[in-house]
Amino acid sequence: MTISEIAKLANVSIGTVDRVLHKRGRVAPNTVEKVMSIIEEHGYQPNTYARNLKLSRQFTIGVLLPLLHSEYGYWNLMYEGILKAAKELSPLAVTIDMLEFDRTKEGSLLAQGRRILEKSVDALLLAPVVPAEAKTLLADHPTLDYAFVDSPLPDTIPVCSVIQNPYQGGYLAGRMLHLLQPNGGTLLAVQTHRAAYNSSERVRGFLSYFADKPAYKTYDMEIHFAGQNPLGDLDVFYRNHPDMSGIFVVNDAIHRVAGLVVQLGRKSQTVMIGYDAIAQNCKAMKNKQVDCLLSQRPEFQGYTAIYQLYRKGLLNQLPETTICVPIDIILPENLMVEGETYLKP
Amino acid sequence: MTISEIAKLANVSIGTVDRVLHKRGRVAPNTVEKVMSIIEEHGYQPNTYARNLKLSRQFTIGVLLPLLHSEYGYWNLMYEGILKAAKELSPLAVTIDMLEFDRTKEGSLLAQGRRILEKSVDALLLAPVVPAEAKTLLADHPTLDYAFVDSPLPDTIPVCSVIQNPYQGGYLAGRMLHLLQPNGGTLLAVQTHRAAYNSSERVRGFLSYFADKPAYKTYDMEIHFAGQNPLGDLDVFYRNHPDMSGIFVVNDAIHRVAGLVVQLGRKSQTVMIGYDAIAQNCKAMKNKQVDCLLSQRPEFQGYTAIYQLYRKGLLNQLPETTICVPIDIILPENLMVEGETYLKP
DNA sequence: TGCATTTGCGTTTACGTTAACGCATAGTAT
DNA sequence: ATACTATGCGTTAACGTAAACGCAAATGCA
Repeated sequence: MTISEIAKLANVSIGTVDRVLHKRGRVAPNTVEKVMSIIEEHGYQPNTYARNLKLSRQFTIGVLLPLLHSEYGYWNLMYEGILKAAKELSPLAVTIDMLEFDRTKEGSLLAQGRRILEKSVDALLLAPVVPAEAKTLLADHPTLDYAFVDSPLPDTIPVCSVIQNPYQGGYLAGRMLHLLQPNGGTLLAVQTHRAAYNSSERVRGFLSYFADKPAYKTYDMEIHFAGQNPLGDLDVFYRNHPDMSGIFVVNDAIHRVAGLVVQLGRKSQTVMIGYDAIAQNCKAMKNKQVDCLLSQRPEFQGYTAIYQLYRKGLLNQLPETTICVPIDIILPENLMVEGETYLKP
Repeated sequence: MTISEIAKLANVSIGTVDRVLHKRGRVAPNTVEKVMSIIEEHGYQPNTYARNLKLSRQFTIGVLLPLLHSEYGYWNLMYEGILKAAKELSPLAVTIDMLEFDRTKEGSLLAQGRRILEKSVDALLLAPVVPAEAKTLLADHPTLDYAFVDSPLPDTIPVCSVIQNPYQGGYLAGRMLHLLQPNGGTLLAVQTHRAAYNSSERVRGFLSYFADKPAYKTYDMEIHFAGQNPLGDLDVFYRNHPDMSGIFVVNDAIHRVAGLVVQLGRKSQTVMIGYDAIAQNCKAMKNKQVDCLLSQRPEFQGYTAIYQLYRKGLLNQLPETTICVPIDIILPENLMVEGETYLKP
């Protein structure tokens, strides 16, 4: 069913049908009705190829992420997924335009966001880790299509949010630590950077898992690697709690913490569990410094968000608004390392 | 960079450029060279929209899967992924044409395969679970683009194989069973239908995990639900092995086996681990009849294979030839049930 | 009444690619 | 010599959509 077939059936020209379809006015009310009824009856779907050929536009998706190297590779994995999607979609005239912001600096998200929106992007992919600034930014551009990764932003209407439940992740970390360390003891939940929503929720879930298990005592601690004495802090904790038996790091810094634990000679008594299968963490797992990783599939998040924006913008599809990423459990037995595929032992 | 720009630069017509691009002959050798050098220099990429508009073809992907209801939903999940991809790609003129075959009947794959290829599909998605017949089928159509799901097929050149390492899956099942049942005892690996490659490899991996763990004795058994006495067989096994402490079912029939175990009143002594997050298995996990599931993401496999065939056929991209699906570990704490998304406790 | 604007509609061009067609010129066979 | 065919190239008509343009007729305002 094409526009000209509709035109023939309605005894009007294709120009009239086009005006009806795009609500460009200058059509008599009863003509509109006639055309609309034919469209509804026959279920017209515009031809995507013809449509995009005619418009012949580059569809540019702005990408606004925290500094890729501000943490240890989590955001970089997300960026890899974004790049993969962009590469696949390049023959469909989709390009990305990326800017980073410093989540520790007030106003950085907002400023960088404004910079990228000045360039008139067609859609925006955003990690709303500074909620207030993200809201301000989006409020200034009410017609913009945007998608979230990493975490949701309440009171906004995104095309799509690709997220994971951090409370559940913390709870699952508790279960895994319980399985890996059935003997009880003192457990420590570690945060490394300034409290973020996902991090604190994970701690909450983790603590709640052990709330009804008296064989375990749980603590909550912040370790800062920049300009302080993380090794000393951790050493003091071990001396105060000789029955330490497990550590849960709520983010991708687990390999750093594991390094400290090994330096203190405490690995044998400590089960290590953390987040995100970044290269350093995978390596630490191979070296038996880390026992379990949970993953929020950051590559998948970025990849999916780009595709959803493309589907909305170029295919005019209305995708699910919330895509909830399963929590992956990674043990040495199902760790997949770059380049190794399907090796039969 | 368009064809007419190339034509202008080369001082020829667009017809000539087109003949060079498509190697349709009737162009003087030095003209070919001139055009080619300009193309290489400027990096011409054909416009996908214009190309497909002109060709205005339906791209039909044939799908050849085992009877969707022959097992308990594994193939159905794969089909769901295929349908999802097909729905997303429908504005790009991609359609699927599916036929099922009976993997237990000799000649069924081949016959159904021939039926579907008679209809001149543009590409084929195939689960090569009857290797010899799949090879014969593909050998008869040397120019066809095809992709595999579920398992690979040696000595063929598919566009893409979306697979998982079954040996590793069995090994991981061993590790999880070990974690969930640290006390040793007798373990049973169960196959339910006629031995398939994936099933037997999983058993092999499972047994190898416990090979060096004398606290566990492992057995290997076939249970057939059709027309026999599975309950009786399992009962006999329990009586002969009172220290039974775990069962690994290598496929999606874990919920059926779990049902028998519950009937025999043996659940409390038996850790149950199986494959594939089909609805019945998820339900059994919610009811605490199943303790752990591994997943090969069948929806993802089907979804991805369709997309790769589309990318090859319509975008002319050359994707990775092997996509190795990670082995997902599903516990009650990270089980995702249809409809429930991101519920904060 | 006269002129300008608005309304309603048809016509046309363009997007980039493909492939059929046409038309010379050159070479080959009868 | 005539009638072929082969070669090398340009021209053109689609594919379906979008939107500018044009042209009447109807309406507004003096």
